[in-house]
Amino acid sequence: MSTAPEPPTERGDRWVPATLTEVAERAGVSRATAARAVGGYGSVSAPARERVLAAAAELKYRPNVIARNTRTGTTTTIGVVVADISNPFFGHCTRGISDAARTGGFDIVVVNTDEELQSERAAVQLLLDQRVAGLVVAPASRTDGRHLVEAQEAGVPVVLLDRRVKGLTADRVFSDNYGGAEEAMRRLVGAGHRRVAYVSSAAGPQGASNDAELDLDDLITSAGDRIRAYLTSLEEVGVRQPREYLRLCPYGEDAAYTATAELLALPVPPSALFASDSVIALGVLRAVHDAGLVVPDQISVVAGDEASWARVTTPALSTVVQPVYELGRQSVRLLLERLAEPAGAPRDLVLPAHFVDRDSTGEAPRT
Amino acid sequence: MSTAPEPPTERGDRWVPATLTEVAERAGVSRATAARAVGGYGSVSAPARERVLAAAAELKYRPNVIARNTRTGTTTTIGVVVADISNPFFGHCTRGISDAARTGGFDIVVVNTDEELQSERAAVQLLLDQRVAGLVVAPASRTDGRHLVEAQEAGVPVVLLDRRVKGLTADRVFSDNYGGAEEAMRRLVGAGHRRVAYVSSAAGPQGASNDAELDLDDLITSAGDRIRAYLTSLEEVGVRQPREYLRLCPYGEDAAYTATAELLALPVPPSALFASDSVIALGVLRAVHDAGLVVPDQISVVAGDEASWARVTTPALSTVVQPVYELGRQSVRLLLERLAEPAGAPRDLVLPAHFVDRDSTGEAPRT
DNA sequence: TTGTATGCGTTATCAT
DNA sequence: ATGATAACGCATACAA
Repeated sequence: MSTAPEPPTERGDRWVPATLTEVAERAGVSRATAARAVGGYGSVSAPARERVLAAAAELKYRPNVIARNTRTGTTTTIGVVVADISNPFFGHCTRGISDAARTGGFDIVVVNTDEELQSERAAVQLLLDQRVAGLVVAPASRTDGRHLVEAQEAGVPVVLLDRRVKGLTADRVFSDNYGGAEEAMRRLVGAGHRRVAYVSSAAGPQGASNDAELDLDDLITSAGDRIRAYLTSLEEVGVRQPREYLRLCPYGEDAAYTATAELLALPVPPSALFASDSVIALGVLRAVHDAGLVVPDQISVVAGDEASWARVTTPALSTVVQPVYELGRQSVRLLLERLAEPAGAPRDLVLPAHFVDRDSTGEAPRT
Repeated sequence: MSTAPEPPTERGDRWVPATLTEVAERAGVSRATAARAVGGYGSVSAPARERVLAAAAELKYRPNVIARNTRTGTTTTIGVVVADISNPFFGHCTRGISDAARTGGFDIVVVNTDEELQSERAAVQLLLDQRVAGLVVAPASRTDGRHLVEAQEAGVPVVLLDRRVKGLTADRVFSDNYGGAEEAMRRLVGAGHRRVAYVSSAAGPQGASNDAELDLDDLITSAGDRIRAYLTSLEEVGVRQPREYLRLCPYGEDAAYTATAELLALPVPPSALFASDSVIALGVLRAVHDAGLVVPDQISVVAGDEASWARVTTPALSTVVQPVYELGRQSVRLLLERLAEPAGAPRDLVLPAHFVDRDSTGEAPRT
């Protein structure tokens, strides 16, 4: 029998990595010493450490993470709660989250809520059951954050991504949606537009009441910030009924199409269209096209969020650009810092957003 | 003191849910009985069960998932390994995976590889360390799947998504990329195109050698299937050097732009462009636009995968459409079935893909 | 039907 | 510096 690497234990027909106990035995030390050696903590004599490390390598030792978790009561997993991972905005956010998490030695479990509070509550509960180390959440509700408060009380820090929640004190990271939208509106208004319509999906899956009695205080999401900038900009130039052309519709391209079609069929249709995000913009552009309108001569179009395809439409779509990937990265940075320092005042991180004027914005028609 | 629900134990400043032991004590039964009652297995007398359930409710008992995992040696987590979650293709796949997983009581941890084998290997190792129940992988390498074989040997089933790997026997789900691309080529060839260029990112992050000596056998990915359909279609109509206009470039829009620009600058430029996927298409379209070419009069363009924005370009982009979301869903279905029945022959699931002819395809110029 | 006892693999405490 | 041992919370074989 040679000293060739012994194969890790084989049990049943599965290949189970060697345990710390086996490493310790092979190295001729106790489990405690072996643990210290592989864990790199406490004090271990050089020769002992070497023997342990050698044994570990020979046995292809891999620490059993779930056993470790049992013992420590937590994991190195970050829960990510978003509306829809297939939405490019969240796709890029998540990529940022993932990259930052990995750098910090964490991995991520992703859950979609479809903007439904019920779904989000269940998701958060499941994640807490799994003992995630922390949560990055783009909450579905602006008014109900009890489940998130519970997470915090369970010692699981929460970082709010892109959105805010009433009555929840937590670290937050979002971009300057107000400023970005304001820039876009400035361009539109400067070009003479007064009848500017706004199509937004801010209202959740079921849509919101469309009447003018909409509670502005409820609009504390990023989409709400954009809407506020929109309304304020209009008011500043003396538009009497700024909400006249404001349309809130369910999430999705088709709903945006319908809303836009209705807008364009109005007796006095808008001369410019503001799509709250890139998915909405898809519906808006299709409706404009189907109405036979040419952009920007007959109607101007802008979007409140960048789209990968903004430069391949004809004309190229003017949009607000925000650092979406960075939004994700920073949210994890904040989370990890909070993990390291649970106390301390919560922080808001506001990333810049700017309007990029491409070719879909033109002068308002004289009519 | 009333009989009001007792608050779960408070330790330190964290709110830790009650343990099974506490539930058992409160119900006046042993841990084993309590476990059977809350777990819904074994046999428990009705009154005992009721007392346990009541106690559990009062204490807001939540099973400690990680302790359970330690005991059972596995988790209810599925590892998802893709190149880039911010790529719409993987975004939609992942959404399908997530939905199907949740339905089956699993959650997902997502890892990006950026098409790098090293990264994928590390990811798989980490996931195995976490004791994921199974893996859904869109592998970066077509030739090296050792790490995936190791996963299988560890008893962790692997489902290959959208791509295949040499020497790996596993369940696979992909769409009929060959058929879809063939339909697209039929349209192009039928319209008289012979100088059809193909721009693909099949080659991984660093790009591949572009010379004609490209090993076709290595092209066993979905992108490879499309390329094969492309080459075959050209050969069938007597094109002598079908590879003349084939361009493999690194992943990304910019690389596609460059490749296309070069193609268009050729002494005898192509009359049609086949973009392997939607990200590539972005670069292709921009290059076409910058070259001042009008689609489809001067040049035709098709994409091998659907894009959300295909209908908002002018003209609307003709693409192959495949059920991407369903790809994800089915991969999990296969995985769960494999989990239930580890033995049994591996299965291939091929979903249909079809060419949707929109407005970017026209007759080949006479010249 | 119920309870006792033990194991899972790790981390951590406390003597030695 | 090291080893024996407890503890984490749950699952389960086996005895009662």
